[in-house]
Amino acid sequence: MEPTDDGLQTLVKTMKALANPIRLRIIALLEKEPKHAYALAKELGVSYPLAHLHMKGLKKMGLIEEIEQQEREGLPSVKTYAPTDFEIVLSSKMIHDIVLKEEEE
Amino acid sequence: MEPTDDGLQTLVKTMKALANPIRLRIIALLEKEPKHAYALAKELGVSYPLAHLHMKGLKKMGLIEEIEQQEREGLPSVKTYAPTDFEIVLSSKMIHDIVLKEEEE
DNA sequence: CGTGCATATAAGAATTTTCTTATACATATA
DNA sequence: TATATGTATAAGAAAATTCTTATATGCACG
Repeated sequence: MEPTDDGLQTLVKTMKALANPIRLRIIALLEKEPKHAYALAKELGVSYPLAHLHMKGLKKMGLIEEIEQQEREGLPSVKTYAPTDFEIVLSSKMIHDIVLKEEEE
Repeated sequence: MEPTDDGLQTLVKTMKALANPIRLRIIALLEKEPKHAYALAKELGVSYPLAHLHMKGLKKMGLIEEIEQQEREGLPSVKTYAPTDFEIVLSSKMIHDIVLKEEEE
């Protein structure tokens, strides 16, 4: 069950991950300052489960990541997140190349 | 009833417009060659109403546009579309700037 | 007059996404 | 022992998106 690296599918998933106001605000706030989910939820004004859900989606698409941090007394327990350094350029030419590339194979 | 130019809202709408496989394929196919909705629907393998619906959304967001063409005998009747020359760069820094800019005002 | 091409829209169904609420666990502090 | 901080997940409700089907119009061709 390979994920069959389809350029179109991957692009759609990435766009979907970015097509939500809460998820965009998560990226923006983590860019301002890396923090953990609980603090982020409060800053966003949403429940922790909702923030966690959205962060899970962003992490899955590689748009944010857990960063190493100071563990106090051996236990991690607090996970700090930051955006990854992605750069996606969207233009009709790019979309053409990504979407119609594998049809020629 | 101004649309209140909210950077976040606009970005979400643009991302939503691009977060669909049919809409991305429309942009890709129109980039290869401008054409009209009916021909596009056939090439996509979807019904005309569905193609029309998706094109309407892309046009609304300014991602595709109707281009001028040879009108035979005064009547347009056939509308040819092409992608506009948008270029959207997505990075955490960009998202930060767009999303958190107006909060300082 | 029927068929193919071409446009546009609306209503309702089907599907997906989003959100809330509940549960569970662990640590620290008042 | 409550309360606050912190993590994680699942079930179901609510909302939004997507898709089909039907309707309507017009031109050209056989």
